[in-house]
Amino acid sequence: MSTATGQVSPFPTPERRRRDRSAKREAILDTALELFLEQGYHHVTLNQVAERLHITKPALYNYFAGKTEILFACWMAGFEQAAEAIARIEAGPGDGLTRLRALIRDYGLLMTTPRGRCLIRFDDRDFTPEQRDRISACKKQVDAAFRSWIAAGIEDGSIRPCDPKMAAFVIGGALNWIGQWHRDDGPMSPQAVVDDFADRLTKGLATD
Amino acid sequence: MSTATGQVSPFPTPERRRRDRSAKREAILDTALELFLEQGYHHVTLNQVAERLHITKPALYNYFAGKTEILFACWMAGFEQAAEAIARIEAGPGDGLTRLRALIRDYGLLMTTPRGRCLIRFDDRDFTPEQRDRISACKKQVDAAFRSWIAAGIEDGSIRPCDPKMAAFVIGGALNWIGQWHRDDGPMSPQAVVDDFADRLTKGLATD
DNA sequence: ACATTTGATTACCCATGGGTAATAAATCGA
DNA sequence: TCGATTTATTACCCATGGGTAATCAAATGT
Repeated sequence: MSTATGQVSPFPTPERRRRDRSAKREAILDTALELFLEQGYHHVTLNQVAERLHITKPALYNYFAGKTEILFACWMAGFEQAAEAIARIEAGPGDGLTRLRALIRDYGLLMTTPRGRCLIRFDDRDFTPEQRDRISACKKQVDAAFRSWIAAGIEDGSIRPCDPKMAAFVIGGALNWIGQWHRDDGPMSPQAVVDDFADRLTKGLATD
Repeated sequence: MSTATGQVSPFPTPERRRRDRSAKREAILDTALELFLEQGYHHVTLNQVAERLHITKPALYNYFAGKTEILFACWMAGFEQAAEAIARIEAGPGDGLTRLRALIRDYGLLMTTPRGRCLIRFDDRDFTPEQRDRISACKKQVDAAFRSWIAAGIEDGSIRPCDPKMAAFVIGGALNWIGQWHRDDGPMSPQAVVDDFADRLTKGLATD
């Protein structure tokens, strides 16, 4: 990887080449996502994406099969973040209420980032039917996490008995909405928003 | 308007003609809205809209200046419903909490109808800058109604002191989200949903 | 050195769909 | 009855933008 003088070798190893390629894919993804969120999917041309990366449109096809593939990859990148948060909380300690609050904070924070925003700002109908099916399954996973920890909280006594499904709709709706109104240049820091939301959304649920 | 025999005259008055024209405009609006919600704005062609009305595309231009005008008119029709609900509640009796609950119910019900759904399912970036400005002003009105009645409730003692802005974000988000998940052929009636939501969303706010 | 693979470019294709004449038919007012 | 207006139709135009073919250059590895 580097010579004795500390310089990076100009002859990259196969490993390095794989990383380069992957980095380029990520760069395309981030640029496209940025544009999609700025202007809306249908107003973004692949020429724009390429231009912002200082390449030309056909070069994109070395990394993605088409425009919808890019859109789908963006969405999946966002979902991975959510899935990681869920797995992390699942693996950690705490009763139902504690876990629910943690998820509200993590998911809410995600909604203030481009990766998270695309989960709800993209229109389902812009995906192919196959992509839609996979996305639908992913959404179910997230919803299931909310519901299961609410149910767990009722079970362990940390949450007052209620309908987990409806509670999850309220909480999910409030959180997803953050992706619509929150501005990075606004007066409220993401952390302040989600702390407030975690309190507010569990106030009516907690048993204490 | 009609003869002594009860038959409608085949010679419509100017008044009748104006009504006919207006009815046609409405028909275009309803059909377009239906298609926009089914397939998404960018996947709907004006030919489709025309076809469903048994006319041809250029005929639409007798009633609307273009595709975005139709989209805008749909949005405004939805907003009028919201504005009416707000005015009705404003004119009626009740303290802050009562009015807030009434708005939650009415706005939530609206979100289960096509007219209401378009308020949040349409993408702002598909409108012209001028249209966007007007829409932005309308949205502010709705948000202001939520905030003002929360503030009024705090003032009159029916609602516990809190930040009306954040409370309105939570409530608005949960309600807008209804437009995304509620299906008419689903298990929950619109009325059942909003009754549940009205309770749930004011449980943490009420002083009692 | 040299054939091979990879990655990028230029130049092009072409379906789509919003929008516009030019025109015809129905309706109106007088 | 007859010109004027309204409303609809047929036949187009054409900018847009996703996607492809042919080609070129550069790194690869044997």
